[in-house]
Amino acid sequence: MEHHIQDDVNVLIKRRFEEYEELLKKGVQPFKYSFDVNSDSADIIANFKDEEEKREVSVAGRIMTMRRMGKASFAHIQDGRGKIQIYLRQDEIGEEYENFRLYDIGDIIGVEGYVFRTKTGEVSVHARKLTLLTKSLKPLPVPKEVVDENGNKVVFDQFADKELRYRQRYLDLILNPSVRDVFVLRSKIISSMRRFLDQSGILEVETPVLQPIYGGASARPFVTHHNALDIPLYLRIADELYLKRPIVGGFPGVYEISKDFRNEGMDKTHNPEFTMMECYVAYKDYEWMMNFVEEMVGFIVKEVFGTYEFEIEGNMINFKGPWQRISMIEELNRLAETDILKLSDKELIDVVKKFGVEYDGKKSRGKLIDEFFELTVQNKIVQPTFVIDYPVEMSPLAKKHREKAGIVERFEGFVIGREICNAFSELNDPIDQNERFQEQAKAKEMGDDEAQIVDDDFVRALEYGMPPTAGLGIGIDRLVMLLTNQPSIRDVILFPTMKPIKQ
RNA sequence: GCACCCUUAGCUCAGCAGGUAGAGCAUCUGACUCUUAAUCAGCAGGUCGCCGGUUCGAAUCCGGCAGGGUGCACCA
Repeated sequence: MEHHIQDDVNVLIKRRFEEYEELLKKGVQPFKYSFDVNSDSADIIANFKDEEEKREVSVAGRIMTMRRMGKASFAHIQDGRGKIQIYLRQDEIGEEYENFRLYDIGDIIGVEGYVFRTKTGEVSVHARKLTLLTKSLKPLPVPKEVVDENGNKVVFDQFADKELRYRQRYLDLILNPSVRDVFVLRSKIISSMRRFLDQSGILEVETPVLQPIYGGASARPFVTHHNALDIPLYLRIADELYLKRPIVGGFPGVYEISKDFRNEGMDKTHNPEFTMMECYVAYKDYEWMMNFVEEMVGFIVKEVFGTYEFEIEGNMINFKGPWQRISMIEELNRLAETDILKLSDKELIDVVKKFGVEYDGKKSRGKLIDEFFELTVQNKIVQPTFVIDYPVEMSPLAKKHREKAGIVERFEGFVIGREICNAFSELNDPIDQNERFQEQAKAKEMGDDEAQIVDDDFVRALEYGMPPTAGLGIGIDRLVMLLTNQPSIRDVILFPTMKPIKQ
């Protein structure tokens, strides 16, 4: 659909277009090509000293407020690190002051001048030269800020409409500075994780997003079609089956940070595309991996936040290892006062019902134990904790415990009741793996559309022999949510999936 | 997928015993060379999400649709 901004009926937009045309008429190019900056808002404010000589600076940013008083004006511009006030006088910048009458909130300008402190105490830039860099043709929904008598910042007309914030994230980033902070932290968390993995000698690899056979998790996939080959291709739901192949091929350790796609419901903790880190290390088991996760999370937290201990949701959380380790099955047996693995289905149902699990007549044993665990143990976890000893019913992909019957070598890490990782001693017995695939195939025939597809090449790879391997998955979005205190996954994804608006 | 709630000026919101739309800010005109929600004076701005129904009359009541939010279900 063709859209011409000058056809917009809104008076504010019309007005801006008129300003744009008038500037053109006066020979002002409203969209410049570059501008040299030698400072920014945070730098100017941090390094200002009253007694020192006037410091000449060149800064650029978006006009956020304007206070015009005839022949002098104040404005705030916002750059990548904050805001700085600009002071303009007609007698000093002459003709450019006339042009400034055609500038608006939202325009991006370059300012050259010297730093000073105003009568009211604000460090500002006294402009000697003003340059329009980009004319903004749409009005910005700018909030008003004021500091009340108690020193608290009060925001009026905040840009708070969640739909608009997600659909037009660029506005959210301009208008809500805390949003920018979250995405800076997200980037730091990921780069810190990558640094840790690289330093550990684990190789970053890339595996296909488009896959003829999807696998590695129980989930429904997105399907697409390749025209030249005339075949369906699936967007990956997990990296697991591909990442284990290079381990078979001889790499001692591989990892990938990538988007996975699952064609399922959306809510506070689920977006159809999300970022996952998966890591596989040869000759290691889940015990080793627990230590590795402790170190990695500690490393990230220390690097990004400068401390191991900080507050999340009102709790002081200490990420310095070693983390507490608890046995799921021991905790549940203690609560149930019996060995739940030895109970019949009916006995198990009766026990978990006493702890508040609702039974609708069709939950599997694994699901019942999982809910029992969530209600009684998981929700009470505050400090970083590893839960180990999962029943085999709940973990079809993990290797059976070397000693304990009915248990697999698996752990999950929790903080404040929230899962932050999932890891196994990986199943590397091709016969066992093939049997589990065949069971999934049967479930698929029975109508379970989340059952996994048989991947013969993966089984073949295991038949050549995969060394003992520890595997780990960390949902990056959820880790970022936890560490940045964000309530919804949409607050840590720049462009969360949204339904398009029908015309 | 199910339930509940929301959608009024550019922004934030009021108006709902049904009587023909209102505030603050932003915009526009004018004044103002240290302001900071700048101030002062004046002007203007709306198919009340969309479609239909009830009614003499609907922003307001009813139904449907669209988009969004929250909770539940599904799912790591």
